[in-house]
Amino acid sequence: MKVKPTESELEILQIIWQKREASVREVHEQLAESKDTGYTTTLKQMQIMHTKGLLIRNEESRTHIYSAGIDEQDTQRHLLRNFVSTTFGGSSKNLVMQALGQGTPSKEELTEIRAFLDQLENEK
Amino acid sequence: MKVKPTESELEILQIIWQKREASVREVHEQLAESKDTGYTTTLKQMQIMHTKGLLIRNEESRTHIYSAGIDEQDTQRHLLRNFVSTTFGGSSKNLVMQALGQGTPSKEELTEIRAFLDQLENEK
DNA sequence: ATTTTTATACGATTTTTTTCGTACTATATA
DNA sequence: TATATAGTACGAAAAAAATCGTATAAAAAT
Repeated sequence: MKVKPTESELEILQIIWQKREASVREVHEQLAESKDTGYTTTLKQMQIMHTKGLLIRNEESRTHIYSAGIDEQDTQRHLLRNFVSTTFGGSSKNLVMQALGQGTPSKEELTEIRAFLDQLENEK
Repeated sequence: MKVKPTESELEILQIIWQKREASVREVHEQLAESKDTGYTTTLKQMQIMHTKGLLIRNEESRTHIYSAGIDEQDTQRHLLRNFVSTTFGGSSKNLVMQALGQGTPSKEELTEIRAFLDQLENEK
C-alpha cells in the first residue's frame, strides 16, 4: 500500500467503508452531522481522493457513485502499525491494555478477545 | 488537554518521555538515526512545541534542557480515543484484535493481558 | 419553456506543518 | 587573544492539507 490517508480522508473512507458506496451528497450529509463543513469542500476532498486512488467512482450517471479504492483491513493494519510506533513507542501490549481499559468492551467482546488470545497462544 | 501533537511532534515527545529530559542535540541525535533531518529543524520544532506547551524547558544553562509538558499516559489515551474512532469506526475490540494479531506479543504479555481481561470482567 | 435545484470541475486561497538559512552569542580551544 | 565550535532565535520559504467560490451543465419542477 502506497498512500497514507490523512485524518479527514479517513473520515470519508470510514463512511464509504460503512456504506459500501455513496454519492458525494450522501457522504457529505453524514459528515456534516459531526463536522461543520461545506459541500464543495467534501466534493473536492473526494475528487482528490479519487486522483490518489483512495476512492474509485462510477461516472455513468450524473451523480457519481464512489466506493473505496483501498481495503479497510489493510489500511487499518497499516495505520495501526504506524500509530503503535509513534504513540506507544512500539509496544502493542501497552496499546491493547489502554484500549481495553477505556473502550469498556462488552462481556461478549471480552469473551471473543479471550478466544483470540487462546488461539494466538496455541500458535506459539 | 488542549493541544494535539502532530506526527513529528510525537516523535520528539517519544524521545523526551523516554529520556525524561534532554537537550536539543540529544533529541536530534536520536531522531536522526531514523530520520534524515537538519539540526535547526529539530531545534525549531522543539521551540514551537515549547510555545505550545508540549515541552517545558530549563533555560538556566546555555544549553536548554527540555522535558515533557504533557503526560504520556494522558496523551496516549487521548490519541487512542481519536484513533479508534477515525480508523476503527469506534470499535476498540477490532483495534485490539488487529493489534494482537500483528504485534505478536510474547507469552508473558499474553498472560498479562489475560489477567487484565479477568479484572475487567470482574468489574462488570 | 422557464426557473430552480443539484451536480461536477477546478482554480485559488487559507491554514497548518515542516524545513532550513542566517544572524548572533557564549564557550571552549589553540 | 583569536578562532573554532556549539548553541539559540527567528524569519521565511516550501510542502501538505483543507476550504471555498464561481462557472457550467444536467435534471427536475413549475
